[in-house]
Amino acid sequence: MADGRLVNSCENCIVSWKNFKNLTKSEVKLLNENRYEATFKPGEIILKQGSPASNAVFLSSGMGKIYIEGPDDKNFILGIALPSQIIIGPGAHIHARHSYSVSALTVVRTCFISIDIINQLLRQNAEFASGMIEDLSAKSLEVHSKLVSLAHKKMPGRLAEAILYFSEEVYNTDIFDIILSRQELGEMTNMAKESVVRILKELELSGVIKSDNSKIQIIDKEKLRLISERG
Amino acid sequence: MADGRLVNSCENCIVSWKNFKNLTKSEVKLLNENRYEATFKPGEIILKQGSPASNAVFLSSGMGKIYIEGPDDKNFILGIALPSQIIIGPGAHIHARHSYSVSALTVVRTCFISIDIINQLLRQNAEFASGMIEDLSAKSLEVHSKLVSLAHKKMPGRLAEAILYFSEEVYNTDIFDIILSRQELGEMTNMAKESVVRILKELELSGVIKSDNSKIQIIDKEKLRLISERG
DNA sequence: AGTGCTGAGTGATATTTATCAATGGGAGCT
DNA sequence: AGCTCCCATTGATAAATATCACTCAGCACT
Repeated sequence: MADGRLVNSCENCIVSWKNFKNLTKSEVKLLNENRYEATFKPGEIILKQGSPASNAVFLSSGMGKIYIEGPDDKNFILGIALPSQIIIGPGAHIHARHSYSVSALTVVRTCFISIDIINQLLRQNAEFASGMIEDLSAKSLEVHSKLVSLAHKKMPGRLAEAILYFSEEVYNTDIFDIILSRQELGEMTNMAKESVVRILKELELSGVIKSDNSKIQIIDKEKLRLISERG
Repeated sequence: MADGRLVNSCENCIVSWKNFKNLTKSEVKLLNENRYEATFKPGEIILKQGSPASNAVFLSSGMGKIYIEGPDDKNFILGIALPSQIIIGPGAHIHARHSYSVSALTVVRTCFISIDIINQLLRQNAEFASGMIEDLSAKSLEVHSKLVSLAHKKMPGRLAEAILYFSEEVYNTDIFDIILSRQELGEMTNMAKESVVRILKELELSGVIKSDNSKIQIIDKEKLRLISERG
């Protein structure tokens, strides 16, 4: 890494956003020449809600939390930022402001790529634009499902859903050390931290999971899924 | 209207989606040759959640309600469908299924345009694709704000927000006959119909609105906005 | 005019969930 | 070791909100 970069190049990056596959060699080159790396320590803010959305962010390693800052320090955690994803709020295409904040949960290594470059590629490459539309749509679908979840499910359903999310989308295993505190788990499922604790215990008592401090093990996935779906 | 169409042509349509402005004359011609009109009566379903998303829908007159069907007939109303908007769920670009239902609230006249045509235009016209990205982003922002609203606001805040939505986005006046029943107003703000009634009365007692059956008049818009924002 | 239906409105009660107050444990620091 | 701070946990209580049961008014239909 003679130039001090942690990732050699976009071309052979194994955690690149899948839509970059739609770019030509020269377009990837453009990308590579205009990216900037930064490393964040746990707790540091990678991207601040409301600030000008001048860059899209890509994680090359680590995990972040994506959250909306509400009034009175009431945050709402939308999900976990992981490598291979593009991190850019919907506001970027509207009023050029970030619609949420992202902070580092672990050590996070990132690439920043200017929105101008992204927009240029969108204009000149229809497949790439199409991929962006797909990405936006997929995110939109997720938010829709969160909306339904909040509106229709009670606390056990929402918490079960969050546990499945971590198991299936973040850790890809049935036993894991959850990186979020109970407080944060509450901010993700819209419940008080005390309620998180109580319902975690209920789930444990009914034999669906085992939970000891930060460790969570799914014992009966079918039942957990049922609780998540029935609300 | 010799050909039985209610709208003469896309070229001089005064309620067309603004992104169609980015199309060339021949592209608009293509659109016009491939559109199909249909008229719906109140209560009829224009578009059914889960069914194949083969068309985008445009209202040329009337109003519809856009809603997500949850389990046990628990619907969640996302908003009101109006002319000049494209109606197409985010699912269309992902799994080609409608992610919500739309039903007619009044007599509704519509144009259906095949997704294939839309996709063809997206591929060949980057400005049009860009407009689609903007539209998706704007919708996404709205859903985000709904999420925050559900997560952080209590009932008065949510109801105030809905009243402002009708005043500002739907009717463009401070006094209007609301087309939704109390039940539906509840499905939009995630509260029981009885709670809608009670909080409407509270708002009336505190001099913020007047409400008599379907008629709603905003008396103190600043206070209403405060209630909406403070939650 | 009578009948039946649907939605608005009201009061009593039950359920869900948050808040408050307090305790204890573990990790880092001196 | 002792101290401090943060987090998890627990129990008691309060607040928010839903549900239930009922009445009433308007409207369509006979």
